[in-house]
Amino acid sequence: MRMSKLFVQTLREFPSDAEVISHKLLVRAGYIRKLTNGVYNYLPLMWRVLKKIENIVREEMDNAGAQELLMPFVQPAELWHESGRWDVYGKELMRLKDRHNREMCLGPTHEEVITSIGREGIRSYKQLPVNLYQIQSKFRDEIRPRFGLLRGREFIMKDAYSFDADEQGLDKSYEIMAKAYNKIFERCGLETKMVQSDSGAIGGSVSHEFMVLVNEEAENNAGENDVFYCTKCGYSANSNHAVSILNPVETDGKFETAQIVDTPNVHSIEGLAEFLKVPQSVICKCLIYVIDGKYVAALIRGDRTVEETKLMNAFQGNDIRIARNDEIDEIMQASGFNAIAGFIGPKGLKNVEIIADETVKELKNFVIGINQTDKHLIGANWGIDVELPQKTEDIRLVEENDKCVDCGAPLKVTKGIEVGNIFKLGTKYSKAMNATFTDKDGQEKPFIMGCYGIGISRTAAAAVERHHDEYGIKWPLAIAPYTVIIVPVSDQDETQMKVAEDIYQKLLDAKIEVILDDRQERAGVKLKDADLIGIPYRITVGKTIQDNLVEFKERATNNTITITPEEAVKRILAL
RNA sequence: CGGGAUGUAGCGCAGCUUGGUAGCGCACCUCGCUUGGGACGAGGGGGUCGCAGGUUCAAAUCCUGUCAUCCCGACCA
Repeated sequence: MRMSKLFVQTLREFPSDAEVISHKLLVRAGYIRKLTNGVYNYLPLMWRVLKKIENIVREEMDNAGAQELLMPFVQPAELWHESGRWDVYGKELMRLKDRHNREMCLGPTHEEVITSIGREGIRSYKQLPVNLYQIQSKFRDEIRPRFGLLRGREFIMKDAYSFDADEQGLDKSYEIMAKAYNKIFERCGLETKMVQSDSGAIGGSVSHEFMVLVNEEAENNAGENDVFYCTKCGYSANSNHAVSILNPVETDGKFETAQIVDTPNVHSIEGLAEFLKVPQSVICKCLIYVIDGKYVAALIRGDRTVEETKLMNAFQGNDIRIARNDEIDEIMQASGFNAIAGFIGPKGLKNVEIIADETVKELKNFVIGINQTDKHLIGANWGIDVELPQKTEDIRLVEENDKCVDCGAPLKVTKGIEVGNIFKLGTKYSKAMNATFTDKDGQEKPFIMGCYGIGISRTAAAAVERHHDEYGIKWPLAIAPYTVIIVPVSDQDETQMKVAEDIYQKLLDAKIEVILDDRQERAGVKLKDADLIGIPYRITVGKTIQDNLVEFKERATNNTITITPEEAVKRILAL
């Protein structure tokens, strides 16, 4: 490709609306342009990168025995009613009506459609297992799209779905996908960690996420997930799913008798601990949440944080948020109290479900709110002063240095970008949508299903997050838009141009993806652009061509060597 | 949806406080000059100042409304 003809506009400055480095660089280097909030044009360079990733995904999926197909982007509401998700998916599902007023939606994922395909096409266990996948644009009307390609509303995704006759079959399909995923990301030049995760709105039981770990030092951390991991045994999990063994702390408030004390204006745990001169760990915190419109009081030890996903899952909820002050007022009224937030306790609450984190069980002589503003109960004990809630579960957020449940070593935390995700769905969709096959014994059984996603466009952005420097992108070779760029320093020097053209022709003949920067620009512009765009190899033809020498630069390391044009061509061909 | 901010040329911004005929840098076009790290000179094109009302002799500037975008929280590939 001749640079003078390539459709790309690099910018001298970073766009002002970009926050993370991948977004800044992809816009500045001319890969993407925003069309509207969370929706981007993939310009020619970007499209080449995406196709590279897609092809790696295709090869590995095909090797793993999956078959590619393509499902519609627009889906009928009926299927979503069958699965029950029309009512629970929420506002991310972009709903629309056709001219006959029939309800449709833009596909955010394709479990419903694939299940309908499976139930029509698979009649016998003899056809199983089956794994079908597609690569396609998805649309999720995200509450807050941001970070460019890392969280768009429209994005490109590979989604695969497996059908098996039994659990063992699913385990095997799942295992095969996990292996394929590791290979895919490795080939894309991305180191990933497979971590346990919550299965969220898609449903099912077991799930893992593939995280690209990003270092904490980065000025704007694009990693939206906290990953806890054990350096000793390899345990790793998303914070929404991670579990731990707590380090011992003081859980006895040492108050000899239970009594109500004045705690004027002290409505934070920190303030309360300071005021009463006790550690936060002897206070029982009570937080009011709204889960699917119902009130829930969550009790947890004062020094710990509630993990909202765990809490929501404890009630099989779809939506969770902390209660507003007016909602707390409403609860207080209904229960015959009038306390404000900060003094709430579980005792005597009406129309509120109460759940306790496991951490509160061991509390003795502790401090707790009793629904009286500016007062707390100290020296409280379960069963005497306050009833221990029936429902106790692990609803806490793990913290760094908590101990690993598998081996006891301290856990570490890091940020991660989720580029892939695999789920064991089980029979959630096949049962709901009556998708069955006939098993060996002649029985009709629902498919045991799995689903497996890879964010193609997000993977590209994650690669930029991991591979860049102050000058621009450093694409891993396997997903770079072009392999090599030839830069003649002066377009007025006939020898330079002739050699550059010659190298270009040789590489073209060898089917190498090559750019010749034939623009009438000064050297500085061409060299800056080459670095910014991030082509893995650069051959610079300058004055030293008099001695039959060119500069050969590897962008990944920024190492340069001076060699003959013939040698440069040879090195590229040897890649 | 809650909290904060911003909308002026393709990109980055000034002008607004104190109303008076819309500016700067980059990019773009022409000519010259220049060619190893985003040169220089001369000339040129491009904007209903987000949109709609209002105040005023006069609005980018003041007022009201509205839309959009960005940042912080809940979502997720």
